[in-house]
This record gives sequence, C-alpha cells and structure tokens, in this order.
Amino acid sequence: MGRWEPNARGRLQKAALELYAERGFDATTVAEIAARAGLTERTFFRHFADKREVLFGGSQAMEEHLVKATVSALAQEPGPGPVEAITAALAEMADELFVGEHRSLARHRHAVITAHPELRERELIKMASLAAAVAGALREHGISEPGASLAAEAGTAIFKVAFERWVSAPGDRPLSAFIHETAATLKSVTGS
Amino acid sequence: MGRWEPNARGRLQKAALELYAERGFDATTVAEIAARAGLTERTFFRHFADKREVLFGGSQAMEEHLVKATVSALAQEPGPGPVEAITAALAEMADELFVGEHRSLARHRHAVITAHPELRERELIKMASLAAAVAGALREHGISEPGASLAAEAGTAIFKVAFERWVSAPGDRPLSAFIHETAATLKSVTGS
DNA sequence: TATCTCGATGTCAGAAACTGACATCGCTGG
DNA sequence: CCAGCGATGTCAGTTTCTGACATCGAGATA
Repeated sequence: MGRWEPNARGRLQKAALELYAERGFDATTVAEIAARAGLTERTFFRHFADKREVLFGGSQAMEEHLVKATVSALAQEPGPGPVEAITAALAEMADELFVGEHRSLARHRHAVITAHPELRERELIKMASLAAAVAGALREHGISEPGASLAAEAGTAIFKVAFERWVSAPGDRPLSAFIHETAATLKSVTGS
Repeated sequence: MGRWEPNARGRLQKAALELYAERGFDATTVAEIAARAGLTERTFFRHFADKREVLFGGSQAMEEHLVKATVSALAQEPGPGPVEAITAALAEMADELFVGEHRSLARHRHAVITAHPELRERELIKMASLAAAVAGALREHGISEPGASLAAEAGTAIFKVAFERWVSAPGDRPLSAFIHETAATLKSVTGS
C-alpha cells in the first residue's frame, strides 16, 4: 500500500461532480471538493488547472479517438465527402465512449454543465479544440481550407445537436443513431 | 457639467482593450484598467460582470440585429432555405456593423481575444447565445427542430470561418463577401 | 542494509477576482 | 429650498489560483 490512497485524480472528479450537482457550481468551493476527496485544495490545483477543468478529464481521449476515426473514415472506398467522414467518425466515437455506465455519467455531467454558464464556456472551448484537431487531420489528408475548417465546424454542429437530443431522449437509443439522423437533417437544411 | 466625466463604460472598454493588447490579459489587473479610465475597481465590476465581459459590449446589438435580419430574410420570395436566410442575415449584419472604424477595432479586438483562452471561451459562448437566438427566431417562423438549431449552428460555422478569413485578409474586401463565399463552400462540403 | 533520489502531497503566504454593505454628493423634481 | 435618486467611492471579506518550500514512503543503487 502506497503512502496515499490511489487515484487522487479520480476521487477529485467524483467529488466535484457530486458537489456541483448537490449545491451548484458557485456554491461549492474547491476546498470542499478536496476535503471530500481526502486531499487539500493545493492538490486539486495540481491535478486540474481550475475549478471547471475537473469536469472535462475525458476530452483528451475523445479528441484522440475522433481524429483517429476521422482519418480512418477518410480512407474508406468510395471516398466520402468530408462531412460524411466526420459523421462516421463521430458515430464510431460515440459507440465507443458513450455506452454502458458512461451513459448515465454523461447525462449527469451534462445536467451540471448546462446549469452553469462558466461550465458551458469550458465545454464550448473543448468542442472548438476538437474541431481544430479534426480540421488539422482533414488538412493533412488533402482537404484544403476553408473546407477543412467548415467541415469540422459542421461536425461539431452535428454532435452538439445530436448529443442534446440523445441526452433528453427516453429509452436507450444509441448516440450514434442520433448522429446519423442529425447529419441527414443538416444536409437537408443546408441544401436549398 | 456632471459630477463625473461622462461615458464611464466606454472609457473602461477602451482602457481594457489597450491594456490587454499592451501587456496581455493575464498581466493586467482590473485595478489598472479602472485607473486608466479614471475610476475604481468596484465601478468596473458595476459595469461589467467580470474581467472578460468588458470586451463584449457589442454582442447584444449584434444579436438583435441578426435576429431581425433573419426574420426579414425568411420573408423573402422565393422562400429561401434556413441556411440561405441566415447567410443573408449574416451578410446584412456584417455590412452594418463591421465597416468603417469598426473594421480596425474588430481586428484589434480579435487579436486580443485569440491570444487568450479565457477570452476565446467568452467569445464562443457569445456565439452560442447568438445561435440560440437565431434558432428561436427560426422556430417562430415555421422551421422545426432539429432543423432550426442545426441551421443556426451552420450559421455560426459560416460566420466563424468567414470572420477568420476576413480578419487575416489584406485589403478591404467586405466581410459580407467572405460570408457568401464561405456559405457556398459549406454547401459543397456538406453535399457528398 | 544503508542511503539516495523521486514524486505526490502538505503547508503557508500572497496576489488578484469578485461581492456586499454603506457613504458621498451633484443633479432633478416638487 | 430640500428630499431623494443614482453613479461612484470606500472598505472588508471570500474565493480562486500560484509560488516556494517541507514531508515522507517507495524504489533504485551501492
């Protein structure tokens, strides 16, 4: 047994999500989160840059997954359009990361985030970072600007709308289904 | 002559933009901004909710303008698709708000904002608020969900990309030209 | 085994962001 | 003339976030 309980980072994430849900984001202090996790405030800030970041630990993995899936979708035959490729990548990522227990976790997280503007801000910049990464991947595979950025932005539009509908939908229809459906709607709304 | 110099709010905005540009966002304190404007820190926070908000005083006007323009575009004959309507609205708004001295101001502002993640966050949530307002207008004019939200998101995608290109383009080609061009690219990238 | 280094955490002090309560004092309406 | 309004000032306090240094178990090494 080590000098400390293992998984400090995970304990902080769990404590933060619980407290934000119980009392609201503004009404919980970092000291309280740390205390619930059996740590100190200073340690919280060693693991997370600020009070918001603690809810976004998974976005790194999401970005890597998405970039990889985009590249692989781009390589399919017959060559899909950029948005088709991103749609496929989003769906694959969703089937990987938004299933099982992640499902209810994602919903709890989303409820907390939408309740607080500062957290929504952080979520938006994570999405933008995702879009930038995807746009970079597209550029490296022959899609030129401004098409690459636009396709990536279209991808985030699809994801945002699909995720919103998935979260508020009853039952257990997979997120990927909403993604495909939403992508089709975007197509119809974009064409005259 | 009143008890105080007039236009405290404007002086704060000017001082903040200057200082953020000179020293960077992190390196300037609210007390310094207030001092340059001949006011106190407490007064700064009466005019602006936080240190970032001082750069986004115009977004209210932009939102109102855009909603109005969207509604009027929707009423054109022959009835345009949702994204066509938003594109027209964006272009009209651009020709109204991003000309003359606003042009260089917008560029300075944008340089400061892109240099600091916290400011980019704020800009993103302003865009999201814009998109929500436009989506609401679309819904009130017969566009159902998820089409309304998707079209609004497509609009922000167009604006973000077009604005980026406009800002970094030499010469004085109007923003509205970039908007129309970008909208066409989105169409081509979305269709297979 | 004895010791050394490393890394995660703790402790402490301090700057800066933000808030609430109350004071000030020209201007304006009666 | 005066009462009250409203923009600003003053002050104290909480919270976020950072830098500097201390602690101490674990694994490596002689």
